[in-house]
Amino acid sequence: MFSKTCEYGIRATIFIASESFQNNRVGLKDIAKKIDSPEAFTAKILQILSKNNIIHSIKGVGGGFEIPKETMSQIKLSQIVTALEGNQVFTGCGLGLSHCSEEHPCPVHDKFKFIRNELAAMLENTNLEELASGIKSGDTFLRY
Amino acid sequence: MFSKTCEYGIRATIFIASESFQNNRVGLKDIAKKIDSPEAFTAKILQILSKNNIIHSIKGVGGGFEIPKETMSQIKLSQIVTALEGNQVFTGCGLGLSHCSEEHPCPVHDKFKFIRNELAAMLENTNLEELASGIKSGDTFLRY
DNA sequence: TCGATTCCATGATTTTTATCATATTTTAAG
DNA sequence: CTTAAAATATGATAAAAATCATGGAATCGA
Repeated sequence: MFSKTCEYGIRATIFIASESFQNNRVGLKDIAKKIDSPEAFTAKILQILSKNNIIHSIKGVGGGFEIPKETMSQIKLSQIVTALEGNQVFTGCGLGLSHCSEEHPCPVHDKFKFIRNELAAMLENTNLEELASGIKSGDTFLRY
Repeated sequence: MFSKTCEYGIRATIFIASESFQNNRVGLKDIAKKIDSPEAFTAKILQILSKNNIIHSIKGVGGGFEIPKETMSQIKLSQIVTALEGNQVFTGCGLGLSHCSEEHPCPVHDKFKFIRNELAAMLENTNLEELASGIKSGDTFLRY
């Protein structure tokens, strides 16, 4: 469904958010360990997220990544996905046809549109706060 | 959403079906041209589909690919997807966690499950006959 | 039987994605 | 002001996906 980049990105963001909940700033090493992802690759992803103002980075000793509590409820999954893989998943044709459109639909256009809209709505309506609180309460998990 | 393999595979199958509607057997060259796909790559895909009894192949002069009219309504999109990319799309965790399950869910487990089920249902309920007839009637298109 | 046409099998190459490595910049602390 | 701990930037490598190429096997018509 999603690329590794996106999977790691979402996992990392949720982890950072769950730590920021209790005012914990977390570093790259810790993040990679906790979400079980390759460190250097994760670093690249975090940079992109940082540039897109989804997470906040602090350099230097005692630095790390965090997400201000106030913004947490306003960051949606859709923003993470868009930052990491563009909006192809929201707009692209299910069969990969570049000229597929409402007026010139592919055979599965309508059926795919429905699914895509559901997916888009889900990503749009899911914010970081609820995901992080699931982790905190122990109802959901990012690893073993 | 899907791999190129799957996109080409679905497009090719629909095209073969639409031709089989009027008892036309079609060859590799023609298929690749009509669905705008790389010929050799398409050949490999067709072989897989053939082995999975989704399409029927005939070797030799005048040979090609076809789909018996009788079976057309019974071949579902889900079969094509499963043959070409396995059932990861139906069962895999949205965040790529191998240990994600109902009892040990990832943060987006339920939300993704809903989408995946919708997708699975759509693929399960869409058969080749309806897709091919859309092409035939000129309501839908596989290319310009 | 022979030759042309077509699918089939397999492996090589290219492109994309994922991963790794190294050097740089920033910053807190002593 | 120096040092160590962090993020950042950039490029190299590895793995996977997509594409290409080549020879083989089956089938039909002459």
